[in-house]
Amino acid sequence: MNDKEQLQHLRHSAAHLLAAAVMELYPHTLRTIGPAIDEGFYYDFDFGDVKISESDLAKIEDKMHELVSSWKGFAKQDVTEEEARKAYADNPYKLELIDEIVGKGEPITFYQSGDFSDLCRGGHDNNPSEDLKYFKLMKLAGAYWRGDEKNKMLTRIYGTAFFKKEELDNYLTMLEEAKKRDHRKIGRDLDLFTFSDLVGSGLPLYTQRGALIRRTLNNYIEELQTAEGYQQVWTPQIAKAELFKRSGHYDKYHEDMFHVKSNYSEEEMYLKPMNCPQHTQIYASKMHSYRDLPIRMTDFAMLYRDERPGELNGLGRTRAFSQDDCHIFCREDQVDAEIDKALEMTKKVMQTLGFSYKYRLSTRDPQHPEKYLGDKAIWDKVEKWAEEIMKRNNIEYFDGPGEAAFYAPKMDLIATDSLGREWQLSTIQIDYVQPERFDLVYTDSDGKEKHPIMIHRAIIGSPERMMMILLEHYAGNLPLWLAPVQVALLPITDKQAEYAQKVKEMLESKGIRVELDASSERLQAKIRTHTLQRVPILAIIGEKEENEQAVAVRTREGEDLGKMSQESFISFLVDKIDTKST
RNA sequence: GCCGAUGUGGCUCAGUGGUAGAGCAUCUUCUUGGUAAGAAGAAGGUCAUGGGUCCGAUUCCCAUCAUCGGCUCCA
Repeated sequence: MNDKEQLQHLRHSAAHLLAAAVMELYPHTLRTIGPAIDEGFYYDFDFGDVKISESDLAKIEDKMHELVSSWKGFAKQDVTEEEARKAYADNPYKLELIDEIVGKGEPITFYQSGDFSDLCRGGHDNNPSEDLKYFKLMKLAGAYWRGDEKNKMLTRIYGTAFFKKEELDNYLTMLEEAKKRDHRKIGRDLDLFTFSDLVGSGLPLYTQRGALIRRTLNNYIEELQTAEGYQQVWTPQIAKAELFKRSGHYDKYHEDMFHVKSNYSEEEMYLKPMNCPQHTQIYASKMHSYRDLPIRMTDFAMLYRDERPGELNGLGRTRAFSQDDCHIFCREDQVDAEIDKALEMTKKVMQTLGFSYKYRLSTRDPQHPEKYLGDKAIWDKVEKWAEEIMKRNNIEYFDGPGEAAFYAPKMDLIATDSLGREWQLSTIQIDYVQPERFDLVYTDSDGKEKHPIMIHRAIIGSPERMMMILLEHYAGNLPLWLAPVQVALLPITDKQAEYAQKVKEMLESKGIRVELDASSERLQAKIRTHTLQRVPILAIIGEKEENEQAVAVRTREGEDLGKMSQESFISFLVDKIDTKST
């Protein structure tokens, strides 16, 4: 058994302990399931009429510590279906689980430790009274029985457990660190974006600085795409329902689309939730020869999705956002080369942004074939094709059954940030469905009309969401090329005001984003202010610097880079910005 | 949408059934100081919004809006 399994067993045992404590304190509770998860464990309870609040967690935790001293191990009990049903006669949740186990023809087992026994398939720590000391109940949450929103909402208690005190402390410290890095806090502190009750939920307002970061990310992607022969297009924010009916999005998502009503016509309009259908209409606007392909369209337009209120979260999930969305219309024989190029571009961007990553091959859900449009044989072919492409490019990937889009399988890039959290960023999709539904064609060399293939491709996904991820990844310390203010000029007294102004203009003429702090604060205070504002480079200007036509350079990390002449300061900055180094 | 919590000056947070306070930020004045907070003063709030109970509500109750933690969803 490896370390990971051992930890899972410990946490699963902790879930049993939690249930035992809850049953002691609230005997009428109906207990359901309690698995180990990546970060710890949880147990779902139906507390009936009893109201539990976060303040009760301490009490439950104390009870767990009390009970565990008598837990010397877990005893497995094989029981008959009848015995199991009798034990849980008043618990419909457990009875449902028993039905399922019986249905699958698996043996029914209970595991007992101390006085507490629970229906369980096993996987426990052998000596809880010794091993299970370092746990903590984290939070209370609602969760649907069996994860289905049609079912009753249960009360879930989350906790975590480790073998060593040090590991628990490290985990809690990491959570603290993540909280400090919360992009919503950084966004406020650094004046990047805000929300207004009057504007509405999930509708971020970007300030000058936030808008600049957003634009800088887009410009970077645009630069790479232009070099690869992409053409930038622009399409309206609204379109008729017919467009989305034709694409299939209407059937699937119209409840999540904003309805727009004309005062003068009966047309049913929607704000666009994605760009693909509009791009098909640009393609369809004229005849295409096989020689014209590939046609690569890119569009940074705003998209609107009517997310359910409880799902909104800072910049992570909004109702107004954009995507670095591209659609490549090409022939079958061009798909491999186009995807190779897209993968290459993606790799470059991820390196620049400092993410490690792996890929997920997102395929159909074998249980629900009805969720997907198009010919099954084509799906089989494309899923296999996507897999071959990844293998050919030596890309590490894992399978994601059920993660495909309704019209195509996806090659999704999953990035890992500096706190070890994973984010789905890039995606590449080989789509046969949309070109057929929109009847897009080109004339091939044999004179016959054929459907092109539509490759959907995004690199950073959404610049707004990327801003969130980068802010947390770098704890607000964005690399120089992305920082909204790149250099703060700090004159020591106002005797240097004139010279500082001259330096400012010089830097600005090179396109560098500079802020001059001409306040009457002392140098220490100025350094503190701009360091907290995460300005990457601080340039101190005193009498000595002025005399030498130089600046004294210090980073926000506190590193002293010494005195630089104006010329060497500029080339130092320009070099760092051009290479996008961190 | 569902379960739970929260909403007090720009920010972080105290506090109260008898119409509110601190620190930081802001402004003014003094200070001209060499690598993470110089000093003093001033200004700033219909205590989220709308109802209700009460002689009286920021405080208690209800609704709405918004935010947070989850669940569900994610083209």
